[in-house]
Amino acid sequence: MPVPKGSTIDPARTRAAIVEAATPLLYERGLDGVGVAELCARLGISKETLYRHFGTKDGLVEAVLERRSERVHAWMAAAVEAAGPDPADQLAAVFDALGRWYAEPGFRGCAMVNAAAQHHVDAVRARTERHLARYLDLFTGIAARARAADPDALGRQLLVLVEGATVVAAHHRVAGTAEQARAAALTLLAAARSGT
Amino acid sequence: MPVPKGSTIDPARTRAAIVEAATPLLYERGLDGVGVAELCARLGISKETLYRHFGTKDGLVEAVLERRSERVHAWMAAAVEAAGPDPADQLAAVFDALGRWYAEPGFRGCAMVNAAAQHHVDAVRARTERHLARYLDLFTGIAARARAADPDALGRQLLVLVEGATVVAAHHRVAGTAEQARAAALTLLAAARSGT
DNA sequence: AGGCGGTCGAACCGATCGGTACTATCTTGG
DNA sequence: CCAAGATAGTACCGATCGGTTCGACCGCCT
Repeated sequence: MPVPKGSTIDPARTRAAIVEAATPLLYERGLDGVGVAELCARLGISKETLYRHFGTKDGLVEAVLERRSERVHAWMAAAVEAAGPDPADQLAAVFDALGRWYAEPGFRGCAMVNAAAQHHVDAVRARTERHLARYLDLFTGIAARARAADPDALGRQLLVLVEGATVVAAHHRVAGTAEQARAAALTLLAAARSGT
Repeated sequence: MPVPKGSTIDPARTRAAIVEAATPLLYERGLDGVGVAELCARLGISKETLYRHFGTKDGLVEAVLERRSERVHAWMAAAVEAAGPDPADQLAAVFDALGRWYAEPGFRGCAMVNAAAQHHVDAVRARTERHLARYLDLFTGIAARARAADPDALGRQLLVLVEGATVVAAHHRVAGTAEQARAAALTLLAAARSGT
């Protein structure tokens, strides 16, 4: 997965390309599972380039996780938006998107949660917390638009379903996790609407 | 956390003591976050002793995870049993127990799931899968005793809730996760009973 | 009493780690 | 066309990794 050699001397573009190319490697093998030497070899760049752009391996990790968090959030927000205005449709779309993700070959769970479990660096844990908080905002918003009795509580329950489904899909490989989580989400939504 | 020096020459007891003492260290710092040298120093044993009993660091990790899995399963089964015969009470007891766990100072999420996220060794991933399967059996049993329309589906939904609550509690530190997951579980149980 | 085996403590091993230094090459802006 | 800067490639650094070996104890069993 070499970094394309377009326009040398465009620091931002080079940096972005490195982040993009390093992401799948670090995701599939683990943050500490691939060394800097191998990383650079796979990326087709020299260690000096990497260290000039990121200063530290942790710097690269930070950049990769930040980018990943943004991308995931945009992907999920897009799925919600494409589902139309109905909160139930939006929830269903979330879990359908998750189901497609779980079925991908390289799926290994939530990158942010995995990173926090692996890498005991405060910045990584803080970023994971922010990542979950953004997820929570999205679900709380859906809950509020659905006129749930307690949007915050329902939002948290939906967050638990999403992260739980991801963990179960990653570590207990039996198909159907996303569909069952989807059904659970819709049940909770209906119950919260009827004022329970 | 030194290994007590009781009765030398009792291989099984020594081995068990090492496993017991190593468990919290590996849980809190990560499987790869503490080296063999430091591990032995903290345990008050020599590397030779460790390697005679476990052959490999991975051997110790395996033993620790196996013991941990057994202990967790027994703990949760006991919580269920102590709750009496009513499935709803049993479910409530599960999430109450989880809530107490989340509030403990050293809580860092599900050790098995963390291990699988950190350590890319097949044996570890396989053990995590078995661990989740045992959890699933417990919840499917509760669902069946509750006369749920589809006990397998409800069991999986409950597993998702449990693992999701654990992940969220570990990485998004806001109190109340266990209580909200408990409410969600009871809602799902009620819905599955009424035949939805 | 004596030997055997579990144990400690420390030295030691090769491999790999993250990170640095240096040279040669290449692209780009002036 | 040339100087400046980005890059690849490679050698290298000290530290740490998992794992081995050895000598000296010391509790247990016969």
